[in-house]
Amino acid sequence: MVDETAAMQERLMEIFGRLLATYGHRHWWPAETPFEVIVGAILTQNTAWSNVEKAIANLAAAGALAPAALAVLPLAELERLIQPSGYFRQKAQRLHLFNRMLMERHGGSLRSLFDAPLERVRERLLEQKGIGPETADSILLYAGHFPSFVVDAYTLRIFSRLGILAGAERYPEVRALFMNHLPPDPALFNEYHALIVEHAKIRCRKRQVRCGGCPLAALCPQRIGGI
DNA sequence: GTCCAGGGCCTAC
DNA sequence: GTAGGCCATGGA
Repeated sequence: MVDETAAMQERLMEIFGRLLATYGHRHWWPAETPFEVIVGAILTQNTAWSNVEKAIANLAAAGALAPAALAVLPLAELERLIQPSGYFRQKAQRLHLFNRMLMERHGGSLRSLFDAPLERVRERLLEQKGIGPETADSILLYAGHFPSFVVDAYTLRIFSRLGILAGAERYPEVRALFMNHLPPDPALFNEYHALIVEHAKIRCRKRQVRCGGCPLAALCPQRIGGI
């Protein structure tokens, strides 16, 4: 059991090393402030980041990228500003609900929201409508700098192909795999998730899979897409 | 025209 | 508890 754990730790760090050597530091999350990270995390749900950038730019131009300013923005106006990011009615509602919680329970202070142990803050976030596990972990890691590993569809896809996951695991199991085998280092978790996304975008998309020259090819038992 | 992207909620079996 | 539908835009 101990050896098994040590072996997995080594595998995960080996993969991380290869990804980092190939793609370099990703400098995530692309945002000016922690509040902007949260806004982006909600807006990017099932949405290409290029679309989110347009919505964020609109919000910035309207001076609405701060809790107090967002609080006085009419819902219809918020919908209009974030329209390019898609699902704009749902997302406007989610942003409003989150911001209301932040204003009413924490006086608009993220420092106050984050002033608790990791799992307690995570529960607070998951109580919010529209914030599921991936969004919560993104907020915890990239806005709160908590060592909370972010899992996404790419993570499951890539680590299944590497034979580390079976492919049927649920979010909590995948998160636990990384958190139980890596040191609780926010900088490491930050870079690891960002590298997984970068790798997926370039080589391991849903259909278009390019295994030739893949930095993980030597670790991959089944090369899909015929090299 | 079709597929998909840095998900999550709700409803029906 | 889980599969399926829904939400919406823009680039490939």
